[in-house]
Formats: sequence, structure tokens, C-alpha cells
Amino acid sequence: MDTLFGDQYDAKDEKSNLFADIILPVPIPKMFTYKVPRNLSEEIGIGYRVIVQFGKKKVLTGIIGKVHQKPPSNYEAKPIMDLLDSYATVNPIQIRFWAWMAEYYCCHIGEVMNAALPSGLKLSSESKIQLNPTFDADTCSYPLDDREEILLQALGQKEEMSYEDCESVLGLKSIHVIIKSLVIKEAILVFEQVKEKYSPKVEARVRLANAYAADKKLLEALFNEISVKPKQEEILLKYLQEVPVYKKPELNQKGIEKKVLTDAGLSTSSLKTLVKNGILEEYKLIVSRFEREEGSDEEISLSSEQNEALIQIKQEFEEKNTVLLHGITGSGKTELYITLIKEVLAGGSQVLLLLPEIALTTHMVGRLRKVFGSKMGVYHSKYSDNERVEVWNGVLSGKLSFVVGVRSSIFLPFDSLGMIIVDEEHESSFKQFDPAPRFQARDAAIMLSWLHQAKTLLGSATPSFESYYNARMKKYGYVALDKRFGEAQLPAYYLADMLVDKKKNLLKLDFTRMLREKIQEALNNQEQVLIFQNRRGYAPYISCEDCGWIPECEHCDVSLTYHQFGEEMRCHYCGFKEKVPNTCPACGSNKLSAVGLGTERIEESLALLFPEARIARMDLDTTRSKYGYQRLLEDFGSGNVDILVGTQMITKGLDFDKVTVVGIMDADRILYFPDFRAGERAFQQITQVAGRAGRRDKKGSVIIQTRKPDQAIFEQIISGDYKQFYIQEMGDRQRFYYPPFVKIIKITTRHKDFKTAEKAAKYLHNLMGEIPVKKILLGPEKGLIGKIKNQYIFESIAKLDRSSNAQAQFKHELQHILEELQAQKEFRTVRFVVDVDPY
DNA sequence: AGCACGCCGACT
DNA sequence: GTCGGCGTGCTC
Repeated sequence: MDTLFGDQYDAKDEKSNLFADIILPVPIPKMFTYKVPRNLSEEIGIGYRVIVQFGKKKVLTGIIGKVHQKPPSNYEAKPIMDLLDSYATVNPIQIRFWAWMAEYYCCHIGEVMNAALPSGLKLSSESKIQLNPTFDADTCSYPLDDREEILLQALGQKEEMSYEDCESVLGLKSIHVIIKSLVIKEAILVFEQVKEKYSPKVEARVRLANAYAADKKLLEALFNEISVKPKQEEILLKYLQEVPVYKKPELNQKGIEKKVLTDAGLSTSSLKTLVKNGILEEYKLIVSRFEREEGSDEEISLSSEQNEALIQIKQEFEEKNTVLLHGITGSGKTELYITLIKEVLAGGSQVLLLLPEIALTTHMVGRLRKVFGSKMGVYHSKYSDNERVEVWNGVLSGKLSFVVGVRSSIFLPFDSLGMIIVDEEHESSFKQFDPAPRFQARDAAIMLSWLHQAKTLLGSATPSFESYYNARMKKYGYVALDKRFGEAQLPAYYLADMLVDKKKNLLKLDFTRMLREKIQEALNNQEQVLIFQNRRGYAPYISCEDCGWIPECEHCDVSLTYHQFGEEMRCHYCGFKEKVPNTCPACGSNKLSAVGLGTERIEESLALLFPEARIARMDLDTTRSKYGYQRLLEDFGSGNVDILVGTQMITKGLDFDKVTVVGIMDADRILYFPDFRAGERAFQQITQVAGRAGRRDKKGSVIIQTRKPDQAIFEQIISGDYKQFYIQEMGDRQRFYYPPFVKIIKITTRHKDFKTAEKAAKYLHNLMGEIPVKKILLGPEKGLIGKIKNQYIFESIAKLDRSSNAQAQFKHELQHILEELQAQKEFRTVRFVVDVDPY
């Protein structure tokens, strides 16, 4: 962090040359020093966007990290090409936050920048090609080949072309050589065009020319004149109907949307004529992409329990920065949030509410919008980039003081956060896995709060063990809300033994008798049913009934997933697909059958078991479109669906009175996941789905299908005894050194050659062993999936003491070790990935 | 990460 | 002979 906050430069000292260390969106572990041109030296500052030449070809958007006067010693710094704005896009708190994240999650600050800035704020540079005006093909001393001729001809017709245009003209994918040759022959010019990707939304509007609006007599005269042209008259009448200029001339200034007139079926050519004759005038207005609604200052009335909780939360915040709100489903956390948010906003601070992705599309956002109106921004992954830039700018300009968003919204340019609320704090989707930075948004939010001297409220019905542990250790405050709001009752649980049913031949298409009867009962009473299975698709794999052969991916160490659509088998990891063979390639048998249960298959089974019921499915495949999720929710809410089968998506945001039965198809699948967190997750998932059953007057039923009904965890889920479950599970965590007692860092080693990957992983492991920090090292082991996309995978796990010193030292040494290894020829092409708190 | 430069196999 | 495969090195 030190490197970022060195001495400030003295702007008055004009004689000295200024240099800027710039954060660039590239995965290289340092900033780059550029020269600040004289004319920019007064305007530039930390957090400003600039464009710079990087390497030979690339032009990149960078963020100024530091300004100083120390010229680089071993190279000549290139100049900054341009300053993009007259203000800082990123504030100093954010830069500190980025630096913290890069350090804590072992990645490069450029990678953090990449994740943080919406791509609309990163300029794209595109190479454009133009005909050289001084070039004459006839006098050219070099011969041109056919392809070059074609390209030149195409260029003659257009002013400029991009590389892609050239590729499509020639139908070739690599045109570099041709371009290069033409440049040498001085036939074309290549130049960089930098353009801003973000474009504001513009509304075309029309209004009456000012003369007519100001003078009623003139307007009357106009009508007399125009009555012989009925189409134009119609337009004017429509306009006056929408904008009563007679009564309120000042309204004319804003006019109306052009669309209003054209959508009304009025003649567009007459409209054009009116404009041409100076009667109407057109103008453009930059508008927001978000609907603006005024917030109503509706009083939220809290129940006595909620009020009590609110008082407790505030008390806890007196001495602690983070409070865990443990509130069971349906206890009315939302009302509490709203009350708190209102208070913080009234105090002049900003608020961020983090929600898991799936919860964001639900009615919660609509509810908040009603209360907070236009000062609330929504930051969602399904929003377009332009929309994200608008939220960013809204926060930057102060227009938005409250944002509801997914994990990446922690990067928005808040400058005075008063509170961050993380709802459904236990949700694993707050952790980013794939591209670096591999951050946990809940944890990062706590850090961000600290940087702002703000408070963090974590809310959950089933807290993560980390948070609960911190609460018990008095590091966090703890407030429980354990009564359901209104008269809603807790559901009744039933354990259905699949093995017993199977023996008695009562298991039909994977449904136990218990579950089938409960569903039937609900259908008879016109009530709704939810079926939960956390696996999409039809079936996980296909197997030969005679020899047990299972089709596997050619590039990865996984079985191929069977998709009913197109009779295909697909690889989940690399996208490889293959037709289902007619006979087993191993033994020739034709008894190939699908094994296992996906939502698609359950939907099919339900249709067979309950032919009269209306069945719908909700999973990634049916909700991919922007409104797919909402449509399904509405369908279900309005009672057009009797049975909804889905993945964990159905655990969020379904608040419907008519759900009385919830079925969990295969609890064992959740429970026997090979991971120390399996129990914790099972408790969370089952409790969350179960929470959907039975609202208001009627007690709901939850049917858990399992092959081992006598496990302690079921008892604890049924009694809702989170604490008991926690205490028991924590025994194991402590005995076997698992979080939250230790911190885990996972290091993945990947290479296309098995031997090299193994050797690198072992080397790494030995070197890590020498780090003088108290630790436990596991591995290196072949990954859970040994090969992905033809890359062999090894994993090492380091378990460290919870003290941040030990972690920091270990990470620091680890970076050195990795650099050292990558410097060796043998391991140059090996990829190492560090994942901190991987989960 | 991209992207250039540079050195070896399979094709018009 | 060339196209184009990807190993290696660099980016202020």
C-alpha cells in the first residue's frame, strides 16, 4: 500500500517534470510510470482516467495511482496520451480498497481495476485502416497481389475500415500480413481510433416553436391556416391535448416525446413538414435509463419484536462495527433494513445493500423502489453496461445515495458510506471464483466499511459459520429475530425414507409415497407445491446397464452430462458435446440409460405422476433471459402453476401464500458433498427451501427424501436448532482444522503435461513448507477433477492461523516462491492460481 | 493477459 | 517454396 501514498507532488514547482504511476487493467504485478505532459500537470490527480499507449499496439484506459517527480531510472517513460475527465472517476478510498483487495486475495491491482470499473468506463481502442491519399496504384513500384487489390478496392468505397471489416471482405481470419505489406508499400494508413463506449440514452422530443407558444393569437391564426391540412391539424391537436399550452405556456419548453405522436398513428411525413415549416421543433434530451419514481415517505410500522431488534442493533453498533442479524425466514428483515437505511440516509451518508444475484430480481427491489424512489440505484449483472455506467456516475455525482446490488457493487465510487447491509450473508454467490480477484464480497464489504468508518449489518436466517463464530467470540454484535411476522406458522417436517419405499416398491419415479400423497393433497386443495433439486439438466450421466460404462469427456476428467434436448451429451467444463451412442462402445449392449436426477427429468416424472397438474420448471436454463425469472415468478404467483420444480433459485423471493408443500428430492446429495462445508450448506439450503412452505393461516409441510433418515442434522433442521447444529459441527471443524478455526489458501497448479504439472506442484509444496509460519499443508493432490480442457490440475491447501500477521507473511512469501518458480524455464508455462478463503 | 518475434512441419 | 503452428519475452 505504501507505494500508492508516497509524497504528494508540489504543483507549483513547474520546473520539475511530473510522472504518474498508473494502474492499468493488465495482470502484471505493478503500476507503470508515464510522463505527465506539461499541459496536464495542473489538472491531473489520483483517481483520474487517462489513456496511454501500452506496448506497441495497445491503447488502454488507466487510473492514476500516484503522482510524483521521480523519473524511472532504467527506461524512458512514455507520455500520457490524454486525460479523459476533469474529475476523479475513482476516489482515494477506492484506490486503498483496490490495493487491499489485491494484497489480501493475492492478485494484481490491474485485475481489481478490471473487475471494479464497468467496461463502459474503459475506452476501447480500435485500429482503423484508411487508404493513403497519396497512393497511386499505377505508379506504385511494388506489385500488388490479388488479395491486396481486393482490399484496396473495398477501401476505396469506404472511408475507413476496422480489422474485422477487412477480415470479412477477404474471408480470411489472419490479415495481419496483408495489412503489413500494404503499409510497407505505402498504400494504406493504420491509425488508432479511441472511443468512449458509454453512450447516454437520448430521447427525441418535439415542442411548439416558441413564437406560437408565447402568443395565443398567433396560435389561433395558425389553426385557421392549417385547417385545410387535416393531417397536420391532427398532430397539432394531439400535441395541445398532451401539452395544454393555452393554459400553461411554460409547459411547452419540455414538449413531449416524439414517440407519443408517432405511436398514436399520426403521419410522420406531416410531422416532418410541421418541423420544416418551423411550427414544431425537434430537440434531443439526455435521459436516464432508469425509471424515475418518487419515493413515498410511507411510514414503516414495525412489530414489537422488530422494534426491539432495531434497538438492539443500534446498541450493538455503539461498540461494534459489524452486527449479525439472525432472523428466521419471514421474520421481516426487510422492514428493519428500510428503517435503518432511511435513518442513515437522513444523516447524510450513503448506504449499500448487497444481495445475492437471484434475490435481486424479486419483489424486494420493487418494494425498496417504492420507498426510496430515484435516490436508489440498482446494480445487477443482467443490466447492460450503459446502465452500469449510469449507476456509477449517479453515485459519483451524488444523485444516488443508496444502491442495491450484487457483489460487484462494492466497487461503486461511494465517498461517504454510512452503512453496508449484506442480506443472505451466508450465500456462496458472494464469492467470486473465476477471474481474479477471487474475493468474498461480504468480507470485502466489512473492509470497505472500515475504510469509510461505516457499519456493516449481516443478515441471514442461517448464518455462515464464520459470521456466527465471530458473533459468539464477541467480535460482531449479535441480534436474533426469531418470530415469524404476522401469524405465519413454522412448517411441519416429514422424513421420507427412500430405501424403505424402494423395498416395498412404493418409490415411483424417485418419488416416495409420502411425497406423492402430500402433493396430491395439495392439488386437491388447490394449493401450490415446490420441488427442490439442486441440479439442472435431465440427468448427470448415462451408463451402460450391462457393463457400467460411462461416457467421459475427451478433454476433461468428468463424465458427460446428458441433455434430453438434441439427445446430446455435454461436458460441463469445456463445452465438448457428442451424440448419445445407440450401443455401448465398450460391450455393445443397447441398454444405455440415464442415471441420476436433474430438474428436467423431475419435471417429466411429475407430468407422468400428476397428469392433471400444471407444472413449471425454474433453473438457469429457463431463466436465462432478462425477464425469464420474473415471468416465471408472476406465473406462479398468479396461480397458473400448481407444481414448480427448481434449483436453489426457488429458495429466494418466493413469497406466496398458496405454497403448502415443499419436497426435497434428494437430501443426501446435498449432505454427501465431498467438502467440509457440506453439513453447513445442507442446513442452510434445506432451511431456506422449507421457509417457503406455509404462510399465514395454514401450516405447511416439508418432505425430505433421504436414504438415511436417522442423522442428527435432520433433527436439528426440523427443530430449527441452529445453535445445537453449530456447536456439534464446530467440534469437527476444530478437531480437523477447518474454518473458521483456520484460514485456508488454495493453490492450484495447471499444465497440459501431467508430469510437469505434478513436478511443479511438488516443488511449490516443498518451498511452501519452508515458510516460517505456523501452518498445515495438504497436498499436492490431483484436483477433484483431474483434468479440465486438457490441463492437468493439482491442488495444495495451506491452513493458517487466524492471525492476520501469519496470513500476510505467508502470502508475501508465497508470491516470492511463485515468481521464483515461474522464472525457471521448466515451469514457465505452468499456471498457478491462488485462491484465498476459497470455500 | 495480449501480442510480437522467431523458428520448425504440411500444404497450394 | 509459403502458411501458420506455438514457445519465449515484454509491456512504463
